[in-house]
Amino acid sequence: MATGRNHRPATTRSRGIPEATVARLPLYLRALTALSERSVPTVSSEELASAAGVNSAKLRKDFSYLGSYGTRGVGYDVEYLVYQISRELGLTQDWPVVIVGIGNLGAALANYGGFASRGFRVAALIDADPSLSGKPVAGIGVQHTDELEKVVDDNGVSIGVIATPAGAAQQVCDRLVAAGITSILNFAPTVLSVPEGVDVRKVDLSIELQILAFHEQRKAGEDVPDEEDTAPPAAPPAASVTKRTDSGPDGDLPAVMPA
Amino acid sequence: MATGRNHRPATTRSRGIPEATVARLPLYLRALTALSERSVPTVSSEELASAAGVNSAKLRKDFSYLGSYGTRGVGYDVEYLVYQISRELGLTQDWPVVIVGIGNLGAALANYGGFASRGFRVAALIDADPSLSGKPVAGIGVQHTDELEKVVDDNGVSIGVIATPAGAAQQVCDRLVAAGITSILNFAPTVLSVPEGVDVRKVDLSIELQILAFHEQRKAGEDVPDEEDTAPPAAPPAASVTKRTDSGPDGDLPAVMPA
DNA sequence: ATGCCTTTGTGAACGCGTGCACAAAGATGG
DNA sequence: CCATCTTTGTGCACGCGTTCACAAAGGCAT
Ligand SMILES: NC(=O)c1ccc[n+]([C@@H]2O[C@H](COP(=O)([O-])OP(=O)(O)OC[C@H]3O[C@@H](n4cnc5c(N)ncnc54)[C@H](O)[C@@H]3O)[C@@H](O)[C@H]2O)c1
Ligand SMILES: NC(=O)c1ccc[n+]([C@@H]2O[C@H](COP(=O)([O-])OP(=O)(O)OC[C@H]3O[C@@H](n4cnc5c(N)ncnc54)[C@H](O)[C@@H]3O)[C@@H](O)[C@H]2O)c1
Repeated sequence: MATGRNHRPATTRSRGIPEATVARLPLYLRALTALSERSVPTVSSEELASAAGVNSAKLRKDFSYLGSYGTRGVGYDVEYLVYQISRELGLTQDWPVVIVGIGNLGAALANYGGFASRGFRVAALIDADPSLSGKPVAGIGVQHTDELEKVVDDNGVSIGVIATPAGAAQQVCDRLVAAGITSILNFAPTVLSVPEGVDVRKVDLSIELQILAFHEQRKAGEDVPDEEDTAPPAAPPAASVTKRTDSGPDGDLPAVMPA
Repeated sequence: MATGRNHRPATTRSRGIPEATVARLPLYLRALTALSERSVPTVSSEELASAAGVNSAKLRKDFSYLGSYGTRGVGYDVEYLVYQISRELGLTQDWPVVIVGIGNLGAALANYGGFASRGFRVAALIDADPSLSGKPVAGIGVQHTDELEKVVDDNGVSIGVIATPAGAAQQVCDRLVAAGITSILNFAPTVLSVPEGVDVRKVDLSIELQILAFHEQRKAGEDVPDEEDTAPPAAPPAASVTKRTDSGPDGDLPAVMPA
């Protein structure tokens, strides 16, 4: 996470923008960009918050960490705010990105135009499959894994995207880090271990679906009497690992706490 | 919610699993599944936490919301815990899912095998492009948007995935909701508005990259004593709306031009 | 200028999530 | 059966993030 660099027990406010705020800045930026394209000169916190899907008080507090860029009684200057947020996010420069693992997902990412328009440039596509080498994907030739270090070094890449199978992710990660990458976006369903100083963010679609399923189940079971303790499959602690062979025809149990 | 005293409420407890905990359950489940495949009978909170990439105290507290499924001095029974978490997440049943927008990303999702193995089944692929209709993607024929309502109804689908361009997302969302969908996973970079009772989770790759860029910039600027204010572009409040005249064919525009 | 009206910026209260630290529970060995 | 050792389950304190509510700031009309 954040590199705890505050040796000042007192106030941690200097450049300390809360992580939660940082995560919302891209949201505001997107909404502001849309307004900018419609040549809207100013917006109130209320309007912008609505467009970004957040609470206006939260938005104002978020902006307060960046400085006082608004005008009371009027709102915020769209263009100016777009610049300030872009600068804060480091988007006034282009970030070369390397994508490793050009399969279904990697190819989709390579073809995605939303990156370039937001300050990211696909510097190279890397894959271990020799039959892919040289093949153009999204107008860029796929390069073999052997080239990884060279590509990172030549282009000064600091952000890497991993879209390989889970089994290869850690290995790829290690090579990326060794090559000088300090930020990784991981799509493989694995926990990556990296040295301090390297940021990792993960995107796991299965997890998202599972979270949705949890709430979905809860909605469905809302009217079900939640007092029963339907016989679970195998017994709990006793070391007699009676593995569940099946949970019977009806796998519908109203999860409830044991008495 | 009814977050009563956590003493002995016997009534308001099973429903009160913290959202943060729910988000980690899939992580534990993944790690446990791997252990299960290696026929490991039990794990300690320390081992499992390490495998899941979290703190052991956090893991224990998370599990405590589900009940007391561990054995002191020993650890947790892997098989049993897999079942308990699966049940809690609602994965003891299969969830049919419909994917709308079979472009680069949608096709990649359709081809992804990680869904089926986690309790999700792609019930249908929907796209507005007539030329795609009938075309098989991942072994499933793409169906036209007209079929959406029928597909959702026939298969009892309650989870929908949106992978259309941003401009069509809200419209698609509305149709999904009208058709009976109550959980949506949105990949389009837009804020969706839905009626109460419908859950929306979003995955925005650009936002992830932007967050990485923020930290990356901070790392790079760590040694730069310079404070800030590197000659901003336009002046602040005064509405000197220097509208962008350029901006190529593509919609989105990158950062604002500095001085 | 002056007063009114709108909207920002933020102090303060609150709630959630995290991590520590330890007593209790249970296994294990003698 | 008792002692010891391991590991869980959780009370507690702390810090972050969210939200409320309002004084202050600034535009604008008169
Ligand atoms: N496809 C999806 O929609 C989707 C969804 C969620 C998660 N994921 C995850 O994303 C990852 C990629 O998924 P996919 O569907 O694109 O898989 P894929 O099999 O289509 O592609 C994987 C690619 O990685 C390459 N590769 C394998 N080992 C490599 C290595 N050591 N170095 C470089 N390249 C290597 C392979 O040659 C292949 O081209 C997987 O971990 C998957 O679990 C994918
Ligand atoms: N490709 C990526 O890696 C990537 C990454 C991040 C975000 N996204 C987002 O995901 C979405 C899809 O991206 P993509 O690259 O697959 O785009 P794409 O253009 O390749 O595919 C979009 C598909 O949606 C279909 N479509 C359009 N309007 C529709 C409607 N009203 N109903 C049903 N289908 C409709 C189109 O026919 C097309 O097949 C976009 O919003 C994009 O911003 C994509």
